Amino acid sequence: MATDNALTAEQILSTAEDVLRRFGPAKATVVDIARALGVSHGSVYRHFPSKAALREAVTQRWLDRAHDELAAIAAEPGPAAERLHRWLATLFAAKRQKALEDPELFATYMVLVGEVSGTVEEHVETLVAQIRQIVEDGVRRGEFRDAPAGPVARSVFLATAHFHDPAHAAEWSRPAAQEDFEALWSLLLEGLRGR
Amino acid sequence: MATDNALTAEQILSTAEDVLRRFGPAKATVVDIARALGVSHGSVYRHFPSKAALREAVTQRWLDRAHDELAAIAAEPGPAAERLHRWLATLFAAKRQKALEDPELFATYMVLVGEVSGTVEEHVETLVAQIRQIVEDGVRRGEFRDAPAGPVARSVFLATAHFHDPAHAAEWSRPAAQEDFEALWSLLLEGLRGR
DNA sequence: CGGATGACAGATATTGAAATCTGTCATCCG
DNA sequence: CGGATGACAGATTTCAATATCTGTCATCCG
Repeated sequence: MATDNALTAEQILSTAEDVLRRFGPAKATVVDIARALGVSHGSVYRHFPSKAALREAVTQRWLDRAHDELAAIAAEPGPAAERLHRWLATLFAAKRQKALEDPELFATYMVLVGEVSGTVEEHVETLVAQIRQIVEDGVRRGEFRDAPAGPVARSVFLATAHFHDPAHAAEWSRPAAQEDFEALWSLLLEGLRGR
Repeated sequence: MATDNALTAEQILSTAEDVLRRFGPAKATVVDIARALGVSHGSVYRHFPSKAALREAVTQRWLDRAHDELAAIAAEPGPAAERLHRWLATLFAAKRQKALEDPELFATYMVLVGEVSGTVEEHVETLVAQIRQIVEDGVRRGEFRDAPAGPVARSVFLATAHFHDPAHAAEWSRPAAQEDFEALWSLLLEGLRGR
């Protein structure tokens, strides 16, 4: 059937990711992506209304993939303190690994992320909701003091920005980064527990 | 006496600041600064070994000026919790005001600050030392639990990066920024007090 | 003699013409 | 008929020639 060779949005996204990885955000063109797919660039525009929309979709996909491991941790049973610590450490480790193992690709995504503030805000909300879930578990279990979980979750996210916001990526390779993270975690944990 | 018209480093710095404000970091040249001073650009090089050094000195001066109000708060007597809150709020307010009232000048300083990581690190150390001073007072007064003041101070600084690091300046104009700050402060205060 | 000058070489930035890219659409193909 | 194509116009980027800037230094001036 003809649909065997049908061009799908998914194929385009996957190839776009390859091309971005290879050429970088400044050089990757729609024509490059179409060439890599063996189609004309007009066909790409059948699936995405603009280059910007395509780049946004690539970013979305990337963020989605990066965050599903975290959702699993948030949904686990068990002590909230340990879970929140692991959740934050996993987030930090994932970001740091991406930033250090392939700095060019990471820079590519930093550029893309800078272009789509709306998409990023959604993802921040998703992440904060996961923290909130763990915090609420903690309160229910009596591990944490009873405080409004929404603002507390947001505060935890903001307080740890140094360890997950790409703007601070340059600091992640410092040897003391892990120590700094643990010290901050101790302070936050005390704050969550309260008196 | 001849020294009435003597060209001083201070005059150059002050004029350099004007020229940077007027032309922006990309366009301000040494020749522009010399012209504004009414001297040849060679004379500027008698006081600063390079354009980079001159820009660094301007940045240093700017950071110094921005931070002396904070040193006063750190040195005050009185309750540590209130003092630390005021110190952080003052830092946030000063940054936010600069960012909002004159975005171009702020962008200029963001560029300069990005050029001189060493200078910035020194200033971060100065600021952390001020936090540490307040934290130590708090422990001495029995307001805060007894924890290593160095790491705690650094944690407080990192945790509040969202409200003082220029990388987050775009978020400072959000109406919820003040709320976010107070929520984070509550969490940190609980963490400092401990059980 | 201490300090300012401006000509100069090499590095960096600007500019505008040419090349390429984005996004559209009339046309074609299975 | 649904989907792919590639020619096209206007926007954007590249590139090389040109202009400007940085940093040095022999010279000058009070």
